[in-house]
Parts: sequence; structure tokens; C-alpha cells
Amino acid sequence: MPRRVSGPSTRERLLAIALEEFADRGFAGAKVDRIARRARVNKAMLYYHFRSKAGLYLAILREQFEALGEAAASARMPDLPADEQLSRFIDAIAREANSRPYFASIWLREIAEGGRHLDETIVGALRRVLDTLGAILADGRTSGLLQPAHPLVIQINIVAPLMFFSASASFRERVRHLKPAAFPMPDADTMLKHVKAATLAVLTPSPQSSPRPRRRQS
Amino acid sequence: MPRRVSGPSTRERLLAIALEEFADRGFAGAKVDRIARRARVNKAMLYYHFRSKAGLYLAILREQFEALGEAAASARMPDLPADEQLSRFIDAIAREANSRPYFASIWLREIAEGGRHLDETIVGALRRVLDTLGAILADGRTSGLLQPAHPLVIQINIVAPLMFFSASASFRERVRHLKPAAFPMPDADTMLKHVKAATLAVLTPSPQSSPRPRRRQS
DNA sequence: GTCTATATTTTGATAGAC
DNA sequence: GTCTATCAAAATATAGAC
Repeated sequence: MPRRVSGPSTRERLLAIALEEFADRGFAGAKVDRIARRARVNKAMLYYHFRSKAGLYLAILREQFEALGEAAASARMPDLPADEQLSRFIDAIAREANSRPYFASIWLREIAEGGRHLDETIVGALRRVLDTLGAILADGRTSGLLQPAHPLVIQINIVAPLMFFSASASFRERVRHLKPAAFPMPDADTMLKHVKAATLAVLTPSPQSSPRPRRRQS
Repeated sequence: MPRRVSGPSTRERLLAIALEEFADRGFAGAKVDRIARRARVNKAMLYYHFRSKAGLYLAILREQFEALGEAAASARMPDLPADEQLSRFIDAIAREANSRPYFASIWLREIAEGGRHLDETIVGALRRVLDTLGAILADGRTSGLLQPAHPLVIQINIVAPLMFFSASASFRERVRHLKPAAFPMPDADTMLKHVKAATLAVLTPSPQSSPRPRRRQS
């Protein structure tokens, strides 16, 4: 990887623009010519660096999902109370969705595609997310802070709203101009707070339950 | 619309197959030739009935989202307690996702596409869903059964997990064979129950709050 | 309503010079 | 690493006979 003084390398420019294109148009909808043109890179260079359109897409998927796995794993701190770890976990997912504006669309598209482009590396990253959450929930169960629950169900209840919200930003904007709603549009932070509140609300044992651990109320 | 004794018309066969193709591959990924071949219909007939690939897709989108709007609206019954209406609303969305296996993918894809293919008819159907939920939440606020909340936030918290779960069925199946998880995969009903529980849990006033309406606990 | 044949464009990919 | 030129396949769409 030659480091230049002259800004992002062609490889990096390709990755950046391709991310946008794949997110906005999907794998089939994105066009190699367009990516190369927008990145101001000769099309042949795309094939030189990534061998094929699929290779380019895979490079992007790997980068995105590995970052996700990493972020999720960093939420786990066995010494913290489980509910706090859970809150960190949700923050981490939300941070990915908000700081990487194209990530949510990519994820939604891959779900719809049945994960056709996700190789073992990426499945591993996703598994890492799920395992992290599983460990946090196990902590909560042990300490009595959280009720037992199915990790995948909880994960979907966290991930789906955050991704859906993030990916639908442009659509909401369009509709806001076309057919304004009766109420103002919520922002990302409102959404995040609600996901947290909902997740903790179901997982927190009801006050009259057995060990009655003291919970602060938000 | 000529009614035959000989089974589904070519138009209906095209719609059915195209729904699958668009859901599995997206608008750009679906191919007109393939749709025609799979539907055992001459390709020219596709253009005869729908004028273009986009026309065919739009017909499908309209049908799917109008059914959704209808289903959602039927959940509203002003005489029922708001929490019960809310439960019916969630059931209605889940029923659409489960009885129309391709609907969830279509929805996720359109979100990712920024709603590029959604015309005013469809935006209207989506608005109908949101308005229905808004009315139910307003009921709940009036009666004190539900805490005030942003309709769009609640809707996303209901819709996104259900669609995500439904659309990811094939992916989960693939992963189950490839890298089995430590726990069994949840089914659609488990997911639905959790979405309901989470939604009601956040929206139900905490016991020590002002009007203290009696809530049954599940 | 249905089919054959075909026009036209787009698209992913590469050869080969520099 | 970079660029020009170009290929071969695929894909949307239509003309026109029946």
C-alpha cells in the first residue's frame, strides 16, 4: 500500500465511491462505469485492484461488517452491570449506523438478498455481534439484572429499528416535502433513546419478581 | 379482466413470479427474460400487460402496500382500549409479513433505495399506516393507558424488527447449516410476541405514575 | 391476446501499449 | 500503476404476423 502525500489513493477513492453506489443502488443496480467515472479513476484500474465488480463489493462488505463486529465486541465489559453493557452495545450499533451513513442500506439490502454476497468472514463478524450480545444477556441472567431472552430476538429488536431509521432518512426527507406529516420528524437520538428504553423495559424484571434488584428509572 | 376456467391468467402469473424475482433480486437484479420464462409467458406479453419493467414493478408495489395500509387500518377500533388496538395493529403488520413472504424484502429494498419507486399512491398507503398508529396512540394518551410517544418512532420499532426477521429467514437458514449457533433459532411467533411486549412495555406508564391505570402483566 | 425475430443499448471485462 | 480501445454477452424493448 503506497502512502502518498497526494490525498486518497485511487484504491481508496474507488472504495469510497463504490460504497455510496452499492448502498444507493444495490449490487446489480450499481454500474462499474459509473463508479469509475465518479471516482475519477480509469475503469481498468478498478479491475486491476479488485479483479471484478463482485470483488469490489466484497471488499466493501468485509470492511463494513468487520467494523461492526469490532464495535459491538468493544461494548462487552464483564465487570460492568449487564444493563450498562447492554446500553453500550446499543450505543455501539447506533454509532455505526450514524457515523457510516451507507452502512444501514447495505445491511438491509444484504438481508433482502438472503445474504447471497456474505462470505464466511462476514458471517463470522455477524456471529461476533450476536455472541457479544449473548454474553451480555448471560451476565444479566446470572446477576438477575435482566430477564432471560433469546439473543437473536433481542438483536433484531435493536438492529432493525436503528438500520431502518438510518436507511430511511432520504425517504423521510422526500416525504416531508411531498406530504408533510402532522408532527415533526424524530431525529437519530430520539430513535436511539427509544430503542434503549424499549429493550431495557422488556428485559428488566417486573418489580414484584423474585430477587427485586433495584433499577433506576430513566 | 377476462375470467378463465383455466387457472390463473397470464397477467396473474406474471405478477406472482415477478413478485418473487423483485423481492429476491431487487428491481435492477430482476430480469425481464427470467420473469417471463419462469411465468411461462411470452416476454412480449409482459410488455403488453405492463408496458415496461418499471410498470410491472409498480403494479406489484401498489398491490403490496395497499394491502398493508388496509390491514393496518382495520386494527383501529376506537371503542377498544388503546393497548388492545395497539396489539391488533402489531398483529396486522406481522400477519402481512408472514402471509406474504416476499413483502418484507420488498419493503427493505425500497427503504434502501430511498423510496425511488414509490409513487404518491404508495406513499399514501404508508401514510395511512402511520396515521392509524397515530390515532391509536392518541387514544392511549387520552385514556391514560399509553404514554405519549412519537408515532413514527413506535412504527419503526414495530415494523423494522418484523420485516427484518421475515426477510432474513433464508439467511438464517443458510447460516444454521454453515455455522450453527449455540441456541435454537426463534420462530415468527416468538418474534411477534417480543415486539408486542417491548412496545407495550415502553408505552405503559410505570406503576408509580399519576393516574395508575391497572395493567395486566403478560 | 399471443408469438417470432430483431433492434438498440448497456454492461462487465480485457488486451496491450506506456 | 495507468490509459485507450474494444469485445462479447446480456438486457430492455418493439415491430409485425397471426
